Amino acid sequence: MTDLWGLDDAALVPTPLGRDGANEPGVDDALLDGLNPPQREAVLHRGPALLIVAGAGSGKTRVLTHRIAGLLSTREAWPSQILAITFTNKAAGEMRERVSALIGDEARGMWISTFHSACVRILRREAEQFGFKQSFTIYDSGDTRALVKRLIKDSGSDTLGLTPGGTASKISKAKNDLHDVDSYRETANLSDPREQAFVEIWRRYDHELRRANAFDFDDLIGQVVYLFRAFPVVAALYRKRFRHILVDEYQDTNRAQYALIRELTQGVPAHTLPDQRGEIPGASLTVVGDSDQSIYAFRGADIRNIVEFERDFSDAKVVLLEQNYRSTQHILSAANAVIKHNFDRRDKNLFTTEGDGDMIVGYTGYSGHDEAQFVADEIVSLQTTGMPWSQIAVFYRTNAQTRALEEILIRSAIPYKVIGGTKFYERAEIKDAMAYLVAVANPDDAMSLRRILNVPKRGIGPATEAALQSFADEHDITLRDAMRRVDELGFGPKVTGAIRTLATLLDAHSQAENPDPGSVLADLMGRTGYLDQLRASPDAQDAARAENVEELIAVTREFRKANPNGSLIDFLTEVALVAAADELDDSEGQVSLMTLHTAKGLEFDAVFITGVEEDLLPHRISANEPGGPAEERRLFYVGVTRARKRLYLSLAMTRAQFGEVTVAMPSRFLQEIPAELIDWRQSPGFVNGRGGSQSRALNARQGGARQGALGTGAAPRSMGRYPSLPEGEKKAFPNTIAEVRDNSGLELVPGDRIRHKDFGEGRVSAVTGVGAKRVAEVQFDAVGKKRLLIKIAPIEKL
DNA sequence: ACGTCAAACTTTTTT
DNA sequence: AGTTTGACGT
Repeated sequence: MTDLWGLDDAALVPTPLGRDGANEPGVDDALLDGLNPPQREAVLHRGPALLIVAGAGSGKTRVLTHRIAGLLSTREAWPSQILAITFTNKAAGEMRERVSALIGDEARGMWISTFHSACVRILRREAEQFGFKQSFTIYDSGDTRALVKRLIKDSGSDTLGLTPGGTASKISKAKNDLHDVDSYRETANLSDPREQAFVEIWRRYDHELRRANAFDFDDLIGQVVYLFRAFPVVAALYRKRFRHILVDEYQDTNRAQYALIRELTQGVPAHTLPDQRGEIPGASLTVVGDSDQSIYAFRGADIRNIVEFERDFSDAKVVLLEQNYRSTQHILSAANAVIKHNFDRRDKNLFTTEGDGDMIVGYTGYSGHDEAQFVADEIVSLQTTGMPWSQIAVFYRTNAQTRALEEILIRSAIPYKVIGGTKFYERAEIKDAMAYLVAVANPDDAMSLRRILNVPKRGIGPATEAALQSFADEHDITLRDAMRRVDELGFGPKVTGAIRTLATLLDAHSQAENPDPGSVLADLMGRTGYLDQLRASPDAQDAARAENVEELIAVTREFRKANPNGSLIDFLTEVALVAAADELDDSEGQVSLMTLHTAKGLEFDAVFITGVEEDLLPHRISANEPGGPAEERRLFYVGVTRARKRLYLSLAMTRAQFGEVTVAMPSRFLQEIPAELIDWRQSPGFVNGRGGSQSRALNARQGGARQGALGTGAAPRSMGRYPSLPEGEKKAFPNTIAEVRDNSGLELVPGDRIRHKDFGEGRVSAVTGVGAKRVAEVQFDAVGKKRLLIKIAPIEKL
């Protein structure tokens, strides 16, 4: 097995070329500059299949871009013959840029995209081949859930205990395993009434999707595989075209994606070619991955895809990249130590030549808020030493953990952005507006139509909606057609008029020739009175909703600016396929907050992993899933290896969940890290002991500058409760501060004494910023220095 | 048809 | 704790 590591000299000799028989591709030396031996080998190898086992931070993106650049610069491949699959759209954009930077404009014409984007592209081209229209739209998980929910209710299956979420994810799982209803049915236990109901729901779900001219996420992959298998001529088209296929994050591919790769890399037999001659060999496949970073088993990722690569693809070459160029040795040692506890893996040791670096910092808070305060204090002190906000990230296992973090970050005047999570596009008003756009772009989609039928209020209630739907079903027409024929339904004049007005408005936009999405949306939101209604509402939240809709209009305008010919369909597709990590904008000076899953593939100078507790990381639910705990460990490993220079691990003794406070234990992963690597600012040790040591731990508090014993009476008080923000403030758009507690009139100058609700008394040492963003730096008597956003801080001048 | 109030559920991770 | 669903009254 040692030869697989590619570290001995023999491995440096390039393998003979499969393509034109030359011994070594004439890759320019400049493209190999600064690459270590295995990296070079990964760039230079030519053959049918190459697996690059790339440990975290080992420069795999560099290898991939240089490999592509090499293929292009030697004219071994035209740009159009290259298909590179990345995990996010952002990664795709970066890869394209880096290839361009290496070899210039030639990079245009390559397909570099995510699995889903590539499949949409293929499906749009070929939709008419198998009964879809080119204008199909994409159902996101929320849409899927809503549809499934309706089907369950209509069929009365809810009495059998079928839940929308469970059923939707079961369908998704089956589709990721490349099943369709019929193939699933054959393996299902149909004597179980629940299973029978499930199959029936699934069948109707697929039927509804097709009627709506829509695909769900999983269909995007699965239907392309189906398309290739059912139409060999179509498959031949793409097999001929893509000669070099490169797949990043291969350890997270699922069965459907694997099947897609297999389909694309097959050779083309002569008889399917136009002239019936000249068989075409299969494309060359390069995959990059690290089984230690496989964290998506829950959505069907199959680690066997990478483990058994050599068996699957004959003549496969394996190159191992082990040298890490990202993190300090202390961080790598911690990562190595933790991942070693997973058995059943090929042993691997990340190393660096860059030195030990700083110690890992540990902290145990009393509550989630206390932990968040530690994070905020450390972020401020990092920033004070010159680290930009954008180089700092806070990770967590569950999205629910953002709440406490956000509250404290806002108060500490730290600019931040939550990546992913409760997304902009999941807000009700945004979904409404998007439903209008879908209704215009894809008139067949009944679901978006149903959503907007009575939004804003038009007097069209459930009864009217049901009547429309049954009319549509009776005449075998779409819901939209039924609306056009509203006169035949015998509604009252008011309702009839409302429906006709809406149908006419939508039709006018549907028929326009490649309209500007921004103008369409602005017109719809204006003409329907949607915006006016929100603006006229006395509810302060509605004003914020109106602003969100205006924000969406701005987004559509931006889209048209970036894609001058971008259609409405293009816009909807782009929105449907954005990944959380695509929201990252490194030019902005903001701290990034995200889940550990979203963090995959990213890196930051300083990383905080929060909530390192049993039942949270590893998550409780994973304990009973096969391979669950091991996957949680990989997740932690992914988090640790994102850090370049500084790593912080924090936890809380108690955590609020479901409105109840639960006691938390330190995560097993903490014990797996050698103790000498962690500098505990406040150790979790006392959690086991209980009692006496607790006050010792309390006294050890106070972030960076340890100030020895505090008044034992004062300290516990200050850490316990953080009052929740006033109503309205929590609902505010992230990073905007609502007007509830308004201190903006409060004049502070250095030297003033103030009292803070939680921190006690202190003296203002500096005031910076203007207007709503004025920040006071305060030296508190008991808890040290803090930065406070004056406008909302619970403070008073003394 | 629509608004108000109590009850129930939620939180594992995502393209 | 916060959001969504159901029942009920107008």
